[in-house]
Amino acid sequence: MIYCIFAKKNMEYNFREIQIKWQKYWRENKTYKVDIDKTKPKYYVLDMFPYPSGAGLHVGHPLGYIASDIFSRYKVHKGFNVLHPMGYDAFGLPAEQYAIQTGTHPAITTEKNIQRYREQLDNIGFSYDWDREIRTCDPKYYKWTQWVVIQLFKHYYDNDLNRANPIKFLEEKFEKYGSSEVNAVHSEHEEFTAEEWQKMDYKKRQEILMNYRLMYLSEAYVNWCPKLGTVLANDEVVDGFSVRGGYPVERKKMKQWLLRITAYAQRLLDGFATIDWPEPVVEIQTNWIGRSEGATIFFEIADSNHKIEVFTTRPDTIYGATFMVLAPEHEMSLEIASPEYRQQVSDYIQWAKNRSEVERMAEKKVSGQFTGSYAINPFTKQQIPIYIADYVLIGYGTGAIMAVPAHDSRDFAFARHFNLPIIQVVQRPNEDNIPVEEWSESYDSKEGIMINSGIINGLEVKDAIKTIIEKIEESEIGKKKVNYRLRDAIFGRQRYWGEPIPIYYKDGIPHALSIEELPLELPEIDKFLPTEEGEPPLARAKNWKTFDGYPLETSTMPGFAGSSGYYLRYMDPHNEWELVSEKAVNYWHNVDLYIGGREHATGHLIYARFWNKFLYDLGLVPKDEPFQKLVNQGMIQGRSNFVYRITGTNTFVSYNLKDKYETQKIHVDINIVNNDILDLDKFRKWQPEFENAEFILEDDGKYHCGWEIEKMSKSMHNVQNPDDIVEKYGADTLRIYEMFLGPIEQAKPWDTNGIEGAFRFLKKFWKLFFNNKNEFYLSDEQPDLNELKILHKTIKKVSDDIEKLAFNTAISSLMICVNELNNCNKRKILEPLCILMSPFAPHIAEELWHLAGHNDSVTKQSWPVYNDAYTQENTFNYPISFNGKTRFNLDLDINLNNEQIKEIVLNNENSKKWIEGKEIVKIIIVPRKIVNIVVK
RNA sequence: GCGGAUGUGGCGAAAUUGGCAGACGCGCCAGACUUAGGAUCUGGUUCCGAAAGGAGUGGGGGUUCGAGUCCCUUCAUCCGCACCA
Repeated sequence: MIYCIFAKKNMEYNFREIQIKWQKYWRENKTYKVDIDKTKPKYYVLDMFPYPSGAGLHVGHPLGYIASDIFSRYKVHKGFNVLHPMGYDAFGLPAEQYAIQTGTHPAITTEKNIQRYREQLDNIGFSYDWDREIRTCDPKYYKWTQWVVIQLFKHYYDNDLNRANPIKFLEEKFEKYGSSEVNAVHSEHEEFTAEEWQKMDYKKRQEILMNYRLMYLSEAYVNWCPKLGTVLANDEVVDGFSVRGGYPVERKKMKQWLLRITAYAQRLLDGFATIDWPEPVVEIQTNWIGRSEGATIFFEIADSNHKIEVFTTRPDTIYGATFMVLAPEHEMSLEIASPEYRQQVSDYIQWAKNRSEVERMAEKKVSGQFTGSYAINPFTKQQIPIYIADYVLIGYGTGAIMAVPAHDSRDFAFARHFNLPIIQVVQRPNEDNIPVEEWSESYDSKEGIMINSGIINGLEVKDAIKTIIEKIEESEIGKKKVNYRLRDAIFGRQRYWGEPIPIYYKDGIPHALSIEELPLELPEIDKFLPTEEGEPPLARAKNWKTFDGYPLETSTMPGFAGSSGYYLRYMDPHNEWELVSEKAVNYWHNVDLYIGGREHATGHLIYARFWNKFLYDLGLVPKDEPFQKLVNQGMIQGRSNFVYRITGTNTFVSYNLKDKYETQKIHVDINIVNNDILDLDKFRKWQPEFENAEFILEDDGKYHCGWEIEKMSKSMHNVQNPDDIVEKYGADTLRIYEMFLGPIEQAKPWDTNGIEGAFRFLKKFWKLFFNNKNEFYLSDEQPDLNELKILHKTIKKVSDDIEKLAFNTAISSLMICVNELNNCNKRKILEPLCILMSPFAPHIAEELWHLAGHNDSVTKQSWPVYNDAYTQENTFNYPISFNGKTRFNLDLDINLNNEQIKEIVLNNENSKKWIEGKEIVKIIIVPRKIVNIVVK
């Protein structure tokens, strides 16, 4: 082969040239294109696709992408057929808010941002198969989002089958048996017989079916954000403010589309057993789903036919229930109020209603109102007063509680405030019998023995719960019940830039569009605002009707709709006839490795699981869980720099001298600071107010800046753009450095100071392939044992570490390898090393691979095979310790037995010093680990 | 309040099952080569101590021949949920 040796002069590591050359080569040769290949095992590596925001990527964004890219490339080397796609979550509020302000169509903003993202991503050299790119705002894509939504509309959840089932089967059951034979998840329940069903008109039947559909319309309390003009799902609201924009959110009763995700609550919990997810995410989702076991119990109301149902997890404490509380929004609140209290009750309800979430959270003062009515405790038969209070939430359980002040802290506070009786029913273990009147807090624990509790006296709490539930069910005053905190997800948004909901109204009754009418494309409108009548923006569209003239739904879908099933679409992105073909989904199954941020734990990651389980029920996907292994990359924090202005002057004092003055700490742009040394000229030019700045420098004549770790943000002037790093050091350096920073899951600060190390490493690696005349040179000489040992040690460590996603230590072992190889230029060592480097630094690896005389891509080479024959040692360097402290080391043959080791160690010169004048108590020898001599 | 995670040099960090604490990199110090160094190379770099040696993984206690790792306790920081009956 002639092209083995290139005698080019001055073969410096020119990363810019190399980068452009190979990115072009990969693009033109479609190096990363992937198709179904049954001769190879599949592997699916997915990144959470980005929302293309106007700000572009900062160095934190690619962290997960680099990790997944390394893993994908590694899997390819290992012989897997790897699906590694990328796309854009392109519907969303920011582009629409921008449209409202500027009139620019969100589609234009989004397209522009996508271009920018693509450029930035391309710069880093990812191995995505771009032929599979998807965008959630593309009608060809959202056709299938709409299609799934229609399926949700057309299915209900059957508790007997424990899966989704077509709604027509529900109709058949109603037709034949009425409601009695149906065990399904529903919102409002209505009992009827088959005859009654048969007599109902179409509209009535549809109303009933709506209570069962998995996408359903319901009058419910929702999070309403007036500023955004839309409702929001629970995960889109934090502390009473919208996540997007940070505007206040109110509660409002509205008719809304919802997804019946609660039907899947138990399966969402059960699924954790089959997937490999980080513990914290499982924990967060488990809390969000919030399963609790207890009972619902009916309380009769004195002098009335009404009954009120409460939910409790502590039915054992029912003998201590001394009052009852209803949520203000409870349908019975006003109804049960006695005439003399009606006005006050009504006032309280009004007051509670007008209180914002924020107010409610800020002040936790006890408030409530007596209704004048009494309930009857079914066990004590005592009359207990009924209150309304806003500490009871309408959205949880039944919106009513039996209050047991002795054993619930909130009830306790309420009872003290309103002077209500407190009866202790659980005896603390080892109690010193303080009378209840003297308690300063309730006793909420489930440890103890029941007292004052009639039939369950003397039982342990656990047994008492079991016994009392049996009793409750026997006397038909209630039943065992599992409750979930998870709420159904509000699915409509009164906004423009989202998928239109494929529903039309015929005589006010919602119907789904047929598949032929999909996609229902987003119409053009004159303004991106609600109509004067307060209708959502889509109501502005001309002819927002079906072909036969029926009005279409004007709400659009929320952000999570498009991202809930996108991983399926990558498997078969151009299929016009199906969401995904059977062939594709039966080959790719589900995502093997999913990398993304933890902030999606209660949003996307739960919706996607629900979505997938639903499709699984329909038989469309073979796996019940979408993401087999999940990894959360940690956040990259910013490293801010500061200058110190002497108060009231324009003089700035260096960090180590600042304590001598009274100073103001000011953020300074990290781009005019190098290794914490401020560039004075650039600083003067940075902002007009600093033009005439004076400096007090340190002894070295430099201005040292202070620094702090903060969130990366524009206002802190600490945003690091990946493009700048790529420009200055190259993509490979960026990739290596980001991975070398620390464990992938851990949050870590970005520190540009360290990047030189990664750059130097690549330069050193490059130099291995060149002789001292700077000519590319590989020797065909046989490697010696030491060189083989270095190589194979590295193969083992790098492979093991990549499998564990421990990229930081993998790189560290590559660094050690390059350091140890020193001037070795043997092909049999450097070519395998080049392949080991390729996932991390693909550009430089590809260049060197081709310089070495190959015509094919390094990315397609098989991973070097580890041979432990090369790493075998016949001696082990034992640490010899006395009383647990290592004093010296000794090379010993690994085949020696403990007796022999003991003999050698005790006779060693060095040992004498530590043994002399002391008694040897014990000698511990752990082969291939340590020798420890205990002396006294 | 409840739940979770994390505490190791000046900095980012490493350390199979308990077995040489600080690998690797940054920074710093010294030297070499240089007109120059913000290039490159060599050596050093946990702290105290001249050395011998001693101390040391947030603090205190325990188990063990031996603890960053296991147990108890305590403190700090970060994150999630938050009137969920």
